Amino acid sequence: MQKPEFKLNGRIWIETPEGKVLGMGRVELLERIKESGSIRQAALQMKMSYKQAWDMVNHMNDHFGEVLVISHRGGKGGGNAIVTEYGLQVIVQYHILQSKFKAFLEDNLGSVVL
Amino acid sequence: MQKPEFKLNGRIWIETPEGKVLGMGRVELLERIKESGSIRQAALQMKMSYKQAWDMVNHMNDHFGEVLVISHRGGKGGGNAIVTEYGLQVIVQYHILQSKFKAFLEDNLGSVVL
DNA sequence: TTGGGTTATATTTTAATAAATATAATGAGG
DNA sequence: CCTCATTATATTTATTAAAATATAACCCAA
Repeated sequence: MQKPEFKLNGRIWIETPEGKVLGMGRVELLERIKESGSIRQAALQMKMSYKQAWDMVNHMNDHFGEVLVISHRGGKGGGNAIVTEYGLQVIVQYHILQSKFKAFLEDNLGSVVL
Repeated sequence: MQKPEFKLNGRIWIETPEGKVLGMGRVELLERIKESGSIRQAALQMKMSYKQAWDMVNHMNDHFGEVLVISHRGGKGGGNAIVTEYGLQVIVQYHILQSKFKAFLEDNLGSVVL
């Protein structure tokens, strides 16, 4: 077999003593909730079930010491969800980390000589 | 709820266009095969099934352009497995990357202020 | 006051993973 | 030539995880 092209990849996340609380997927979910104002719409866009999305939101609200999403049911449009100021900060922080990590991966790609 | 202690964590791995080929678990497996000279013993030590371990070895041998483990069946002790010179290089390379990544995580831990 | 679309939750069903079990094939050594 | 521990592989069973389905609560607006 011919030598394939190797590349370095990885994932980073934020955790508490109780486990993982934030990764790529959840950040994207937060962003889509922010855009659409709806957990359901965000879930549809990401091709996940509403339950899955809701569980994620619920888990985040439960494990950061502060809520990231506030939701309401009923009313105009059936209900809605908004990302709090804190939630917005979390998104920004993650992106900063993520871009540093991206740089790390690129910097070390060259040292993968196998 | 009180603010928990956040920490940054993550994983890195090496992949080819066909997908992931090497991560923590596989490196540890290689090391234990190297030490014990046996896929089975390595699997037992890591509390995984022989099948799982063998599949990993097989997958690595199939996807790096060069074998990392050579195994024999029958004979003294029933058979054995050895890590090739190339496999040893792969282990070393991964550890270098891993220690750099560890440093990255520590360097950026401070910027996780949530 | 009722229709509509969403949040919230429980339950059931299905699919994917992992674990367990079984069985050849192998070859040095007694 | 038979035993033994291991490699190699297939098959079955059990466990988990995901997906699908169902239903209730909710409240603005028509």
